[in-house]
Amino acid sequence: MTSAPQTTPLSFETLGDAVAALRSCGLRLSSTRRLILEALFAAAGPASADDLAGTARLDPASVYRNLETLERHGLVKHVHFGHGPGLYALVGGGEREYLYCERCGAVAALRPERLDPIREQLRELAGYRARFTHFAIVGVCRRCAEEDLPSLQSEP
Amino acid sequence: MTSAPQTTPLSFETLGDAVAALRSCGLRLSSTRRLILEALFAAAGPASADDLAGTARLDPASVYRNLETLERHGLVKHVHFGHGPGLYALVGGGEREYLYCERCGAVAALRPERLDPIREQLRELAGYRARFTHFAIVGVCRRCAEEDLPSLQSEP
DNA sequence: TTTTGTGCAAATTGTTTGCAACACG
DNA sequence: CGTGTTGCAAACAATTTGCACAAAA
Repeated sequence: MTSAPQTTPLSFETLGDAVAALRSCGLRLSSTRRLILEALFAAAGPASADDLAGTARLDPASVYRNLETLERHGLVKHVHFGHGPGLYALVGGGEREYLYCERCGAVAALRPERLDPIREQLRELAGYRARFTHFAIVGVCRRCAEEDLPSLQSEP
Repeated sequence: MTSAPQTTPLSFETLGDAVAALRSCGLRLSSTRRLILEALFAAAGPASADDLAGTARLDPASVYRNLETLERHGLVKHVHFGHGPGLYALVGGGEREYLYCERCGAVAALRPERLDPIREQLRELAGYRARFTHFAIVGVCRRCAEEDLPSLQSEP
């Protein structure tokens, strides 16, 4: 077991835990870094670099650089929900895989185990071991599907 | 049945068919348009706008505009395999859903029916009706997985 | 004091838009 | 002829990079 990137325990519930994880990677805690972590904690879900830069009054370049560093060390992960910027989230308490509703924007964050049956079936079907961490699964959520099917009166 | 976009029959094997489909949408056949269709036919798989512009010696702006038009009329569809530009493919003989190997770049193009079991299971599991047409399913193909598991001697 | 991180400015990449000239039907 | 389509230049959005200076450890 080396102390290479991606080796951190990776489960924290508080800012303090995140800071500790950061330290244990040999990373410094700059004020910028702390602000980014705080903003990530405060965010309802995955947030874009620009959102973070905006709410924390920071230079986007610094934010991108930090997110890249944090991601390289496994403290943060980014996803894509569609077109538009990548969205970043803390990897506290384990990674997530996302389902994104392209109609209403609803997002479901699943622990990877929940998608293991899917992965298994996909492996049998096509021989690929899939991960849905970089691209969200895009589709239509139950509510939008129900609004849609019963009466197909109006089209956009 | 109106003659709105996305209503074309959508199945052609030759350039001629594509041109016919194009015409039946009320679109003109400019030389640029023909070159793009040819380039798409010639391409091994989905190609970026820049690739197409390059091989056909066309202005990227025109290529993007055409691809957008063609996509709006259902003759073309674009996917993302990872970071980098969107990749465009003719929708002849039916749409495809892609599996992309993040290790070696291998691409499997599946007819949507093949992923219906996955979709079904996903619907039961999370209530989402998924489509894998905009984002490819990213993972590791069988061959790369085999190279990987047996002996984990060397890491990048 | 050495190394790592910072803001700022500029470069890059992928894509879109405005516009006058042009060409398909 | 008239509308749709072109190339070119410029705008744009997301992200990356170079650099001199600031601040963790």
